[in-house]
Amino acid sequence: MTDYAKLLKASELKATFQRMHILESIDNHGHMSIDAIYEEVVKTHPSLSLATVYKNIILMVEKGVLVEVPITGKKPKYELVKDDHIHLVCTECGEVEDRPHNINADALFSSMTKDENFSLSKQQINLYGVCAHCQEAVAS
Amino acid sequence: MTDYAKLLKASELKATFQRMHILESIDNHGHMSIDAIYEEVVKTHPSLSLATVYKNIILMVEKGVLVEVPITGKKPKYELVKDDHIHLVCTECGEVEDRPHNINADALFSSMTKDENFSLSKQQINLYGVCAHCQEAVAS
DNA sequence: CTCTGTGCAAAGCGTTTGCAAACGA
DNA sequence: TCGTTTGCAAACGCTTTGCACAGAG
Repeated sequence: MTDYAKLLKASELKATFQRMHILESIDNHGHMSIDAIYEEVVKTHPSLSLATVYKNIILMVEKGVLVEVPITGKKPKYELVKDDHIHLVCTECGEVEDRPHNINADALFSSMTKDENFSLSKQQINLYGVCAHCQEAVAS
Repeated sequence: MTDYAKLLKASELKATFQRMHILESIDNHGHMSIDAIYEEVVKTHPSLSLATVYKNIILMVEKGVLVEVPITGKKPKYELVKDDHIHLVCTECGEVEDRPHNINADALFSSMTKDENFSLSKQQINLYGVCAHCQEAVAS
């Protein structure tokens, strides 16, 4: 289990219950929208305000604790900063799956950086498609 | 030059002046936000309504004439449907550059499709990083 | 001529803001 | 205790909607 308090203090943020629960919620689900975070955390912390969630998400993205994952036609989701990985974003259900960087992605990465003079951010490689679950749903 | 009227009729949409100008504007710039489209088209067509731009963008995305390109922390941009390519999205200025699919990307693509059971949409491979122009600006 | 598309203005909503009270360190 | 954070409620601004008129086919 991750120590959210340390994570926050490392970024000069006070470890409030609200922030701890927001981080825990995101960590458990992988990727969450602001609405979903609020709805989950408010269950165990009924006095929580939506405005507090907004303020903290914005703050934690600025501080580099969270990363925003934009999603075509939908609201963005947020995840904890973690080791480099690729996002597979389902255009049907909006779910985001993580995949490790593989050899091909690394080759793509270095070719972009060196040949194209474009400094790629490792943690933001988002590929859009249809997940296995939604492929089944369409087939049925 | 593209025949926007044919493009529209092929999607069962009437070729109005508003739609023609919207498509022309996007085509000339490559990728544009709704605001930018409105501000450009309203110059030559002063009676244009912002609502009309919204309605048409939504419609043309549904009809497959346009593609939405989501951008971290910013409003989405729109482009004409075109041959497969990769988007390099600058996290500083928000500019989007197109790059052809190269060997590495194809390898990535097929590995995702076959090994991962994820049906990748070819036209939505968005890589986030810092463009050459913004790298210079930071260095100075 | 008919049906679709446009422009306007109002409504709707998600997001942001200001401030007094509560809280963490 | 002191500066930060929270919750509330109002304000904001982008987006959507309904409707009468204009325009494309």
